[in-house]
Amino acid sequence: MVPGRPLEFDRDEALQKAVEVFWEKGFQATSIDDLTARMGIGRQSLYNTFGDKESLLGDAIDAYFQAASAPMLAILNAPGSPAGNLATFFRKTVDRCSSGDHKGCLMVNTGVEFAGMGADSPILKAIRDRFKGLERAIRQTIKQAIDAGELSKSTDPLQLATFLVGVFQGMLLMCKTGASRETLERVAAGAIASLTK
Amino acid sequence: MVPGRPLEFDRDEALQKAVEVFWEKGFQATSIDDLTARMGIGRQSLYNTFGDKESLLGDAIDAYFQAASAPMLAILNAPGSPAGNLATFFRKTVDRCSSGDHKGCLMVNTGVEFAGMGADSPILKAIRDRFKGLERAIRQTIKQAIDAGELSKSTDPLQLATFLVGVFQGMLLMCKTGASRETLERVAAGAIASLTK
DNA sequence: CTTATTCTTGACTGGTCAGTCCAAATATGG
DNA sequence: CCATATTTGGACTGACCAGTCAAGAATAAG
Repeated sequence: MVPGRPLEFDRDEALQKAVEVFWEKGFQATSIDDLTARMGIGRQSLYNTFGDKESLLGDAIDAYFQAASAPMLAILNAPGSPAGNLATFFRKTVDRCSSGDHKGCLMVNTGVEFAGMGADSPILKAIRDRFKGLERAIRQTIKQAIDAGELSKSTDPLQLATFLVGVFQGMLLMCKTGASRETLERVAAGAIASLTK
Repeated sequence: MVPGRPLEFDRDEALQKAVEVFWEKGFQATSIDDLTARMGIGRQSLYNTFGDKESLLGDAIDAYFQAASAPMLAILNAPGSPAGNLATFFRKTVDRCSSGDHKGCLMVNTGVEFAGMGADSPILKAIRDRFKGLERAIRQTIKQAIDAGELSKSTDPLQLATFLVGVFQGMLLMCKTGASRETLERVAAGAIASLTK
């Protein structure tokens, strides 16, 4: 083992706190002091362990995505009715948006913030790639639904998948800006209705 | 007439420039110097005429909304097929998002930015009210479509209107984060498809 | 115990930013 | 031409902020 003083904090725990702060306040509005306060570590420890602010955001998005996407992908790939799984996906989204404090989605929030900055940052690219991945997963589930006879054979999987991702992102946006559960339920109902033909 | 030195610039022209800057860069990322540079006025003139930065943003959102909403509402209220008008609304949204530089929607962008700040700011409330107004207009058009026999009598106008506003906001968000025209067309196609039953 | 390595603490730096102050400039009305 | 009212330009202020530095503390290996 390499000598040297050991870290006095748990890296993953601290990162989780960083996720919360960025998620609530956004990247620009979050200061290093905000972060160190909530993470319970010193300034230099932050820079040693996570690099600069943007690099920490990258790690935070990684951690956020892993935690947030796993259960959603599990829903899509659950046994049983693929179309039913898609409906469950949207009902679960309503639940996630309603419970809690209207933080929306870290990736959506960050995407808006970084889209303004001229160059296409790695952060923005990572966010886009991840929503592309979600689109792929949804498209796969749609194909299964077609094969199972739950959706018309004339359904265009790519078109429908892109549409559903659009509705999904719309819901996350409305959550962030303060939509009520009833509002989100109505949006989800529209998405689910598009799965019944 | 009240004496005193007259303004050396056109208030509305300057405000229009401010709209552009806020729209591209977001509120926090825009400095007063960014604004004065693009507006072509001095610092003190800005504070005299528009108040502080947040007050200027309020005026900018007013101007943006008036300019952006008028043609969209005109589409909804056009003579002819109400359902066709709703479809045109979404096709027009694709056009607006594709042409141009992926600035998204000033109100969506600002909404995300301000949602993070603890207190419900007047800015956020104004944005929500305006999307509520759009929802009302869409609901009205849906009712006309039902009366005209273009939509099933069992259609729930409020549910469908809220859903369509959700898709609309989703499109504006995706525009900001760099979606291609093809992507937006697929999302719009899904919205339009929900109008044919 | 000594040395090498890493972490922690707190002070510091250079820069940026929103908003203010004030003196000079430009208009109107009498 | 004078008094009044408003705008303009530029300097200024106080605060904040991201990132760095250096000195000391904690650990493991030899």
